[in-house]
Amino acid sequence: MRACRAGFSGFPRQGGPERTVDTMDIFADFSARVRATIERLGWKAADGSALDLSRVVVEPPRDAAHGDLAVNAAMVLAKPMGQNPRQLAIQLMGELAADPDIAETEVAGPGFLNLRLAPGYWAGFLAGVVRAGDQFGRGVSGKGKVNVEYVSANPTGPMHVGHCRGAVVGDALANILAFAGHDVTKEYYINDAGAQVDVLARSAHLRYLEALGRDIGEIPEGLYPGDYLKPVGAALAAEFGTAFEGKPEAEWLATVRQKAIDAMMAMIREDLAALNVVHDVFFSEKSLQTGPEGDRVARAIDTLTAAGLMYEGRLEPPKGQLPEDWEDREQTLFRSTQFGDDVDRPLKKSDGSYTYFASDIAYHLDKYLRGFANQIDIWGADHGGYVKRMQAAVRAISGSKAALDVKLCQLVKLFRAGEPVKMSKRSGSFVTLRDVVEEVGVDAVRFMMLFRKSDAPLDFDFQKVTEQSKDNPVFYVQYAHARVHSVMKQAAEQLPGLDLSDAGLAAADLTLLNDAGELGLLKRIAQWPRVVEGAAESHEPHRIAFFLHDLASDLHAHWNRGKDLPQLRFVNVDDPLSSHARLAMVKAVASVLASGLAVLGVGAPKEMR
RNA sequence: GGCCCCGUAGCUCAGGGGAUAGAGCGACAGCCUUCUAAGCUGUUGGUCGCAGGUUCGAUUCCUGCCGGGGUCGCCA
Repeated sequence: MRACRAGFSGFPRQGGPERTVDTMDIFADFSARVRATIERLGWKAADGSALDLSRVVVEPPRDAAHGDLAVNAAMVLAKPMGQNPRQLAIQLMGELAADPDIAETEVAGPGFLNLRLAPGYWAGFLAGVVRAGDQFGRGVSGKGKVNVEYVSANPTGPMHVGHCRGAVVGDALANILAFAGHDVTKEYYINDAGAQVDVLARSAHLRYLEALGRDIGEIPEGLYPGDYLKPVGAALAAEFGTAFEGKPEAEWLATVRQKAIDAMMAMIREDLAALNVVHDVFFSEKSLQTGPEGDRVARAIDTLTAAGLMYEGRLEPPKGQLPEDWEDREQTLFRSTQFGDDVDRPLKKSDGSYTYFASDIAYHLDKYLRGFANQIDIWGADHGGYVKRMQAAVRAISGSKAALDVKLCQLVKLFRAGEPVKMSKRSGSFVTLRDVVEEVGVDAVRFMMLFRKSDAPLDFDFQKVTEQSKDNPVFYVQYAHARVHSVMKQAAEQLPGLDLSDAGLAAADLTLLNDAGELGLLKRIAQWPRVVEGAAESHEPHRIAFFLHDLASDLHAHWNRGKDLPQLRFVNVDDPLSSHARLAMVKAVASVLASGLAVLGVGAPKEMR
């Protein structure tokens, strides 16, 4: 928390002094006031020791009838203080009632202290939001480095829809963390070292022969059949002529493999760009062994050995179906059970090469050495069994100084007008990421992928997400943003005398906002900073999407109240002062919608077409 | 069998130690001389899978069970 927060005494009142842009989190503001009040009251535990205030929270009450803020302090502290919660609440209420920003206080239920804020406070808050613009809700910077690794699809073909969710979730989460004040690096781990890229190379070599005019017949089982390798074959033929024809694999594999990987990564980057996903770092798995720094996998294993975490031993055969080629042998094992894994893990295959896990340990060690004690990986749910060992590894290689959080993304099921879309990998008729983006647009794809908890399965209906109706949350939220711009345009025409600049709006008499719908909108807006912080801390980007939907809903609802009650309309020629205040309010709504959508990587259109 | 995720309204899903558990869809009843009806309002609808435990308070946390999905050395 910044030092200047000390002495913070609320938002500027109308005509009051300018205040530096803070997080403008009213809940944090009053939380600080409550804590200060508790200290002033000299509350102590029953045994005279200091109280633990960590569970004291100020939050929006579930029911608007309970006011603007709910304080649980009396209930949480009653036991350690050995006092009656309602009496404590009354004592606290007496102190807080003197705060000019608090209009009403009430003790309710088992010991809640409910607060209603003064109109002047809300007015100052809204003025601050309008002035802050897209900075409102942004967390205080300096929260430290965090690395988000996502997508990391194998460079063996174009991205398909299965990769889509992880890509969007990772990208949005990284944006949220950055907005919340972290120093974020977006990273992609290129799996360019295993057997699969050799298969890719052989597949490309076949296409190379095809480009030379040879009859290659059917693509054999086990190779990649997709047409996307034809241009790679043609490029190889153009560059190398017949040099690789009829030669043993050893003479061409490495070259063809690198060319093919480069081509695949170029394609994947284009796919990602179409999804509005841009990584800061593309990290090559292969470079861990062949890079200028030597064999970093070996060094990672050395690190574990030095920590006494490697030993020679035997593993129990896996339960369930025994692999056919299971051999019981003594091998070098990583003591991952010491960090919560289920069994110890081998880092070398029987042929002496490293396991995928070994490389991954080296990679995560590399991230740690680059200063990332805070690491997040986004994986498909089918990799769930890998989580514990990777977390164990991160703790092991960092001496428990680094932590890894893994977000698992469940499957996306595709539908078209309610009918499942069938996909067959065998026939190559899988739906690519590019197909989806081109059909429904990047905004719809991204928003829908985020409009669900990532660990819950997601149904994605091509038809529904392009529908222009309230059933389509993408449209619904974007429309709310566009609606505000339409209102502002109307206002400029009908009330040309009003200053609609941010400064002008912030200077309006905002205490005129006193309708329940208007106050409801202000309260919703006020939650934006804590929603951002919550989404960032819990690593749950869907919270942003749901919040935006709620905010849009509030706006649409209030807009419609103007039908029955024309005096509530935003633009009211007979009442320019109220109009001015309301325009400030809708401008703040639009501003929050715009920054929320920006964080999700979704466009905020000024008009719907 | 071990581990992980999920189980909340008829359906799709939010919420997550606190007050009377929410939204959308569906169904039913309304609202367009209007700042965009591309929308809104109201009604209907729940034993928060089951059973214990922790707590002043559990739908939320813990344990067990039931049901659904995923996964289980040398694929990545």
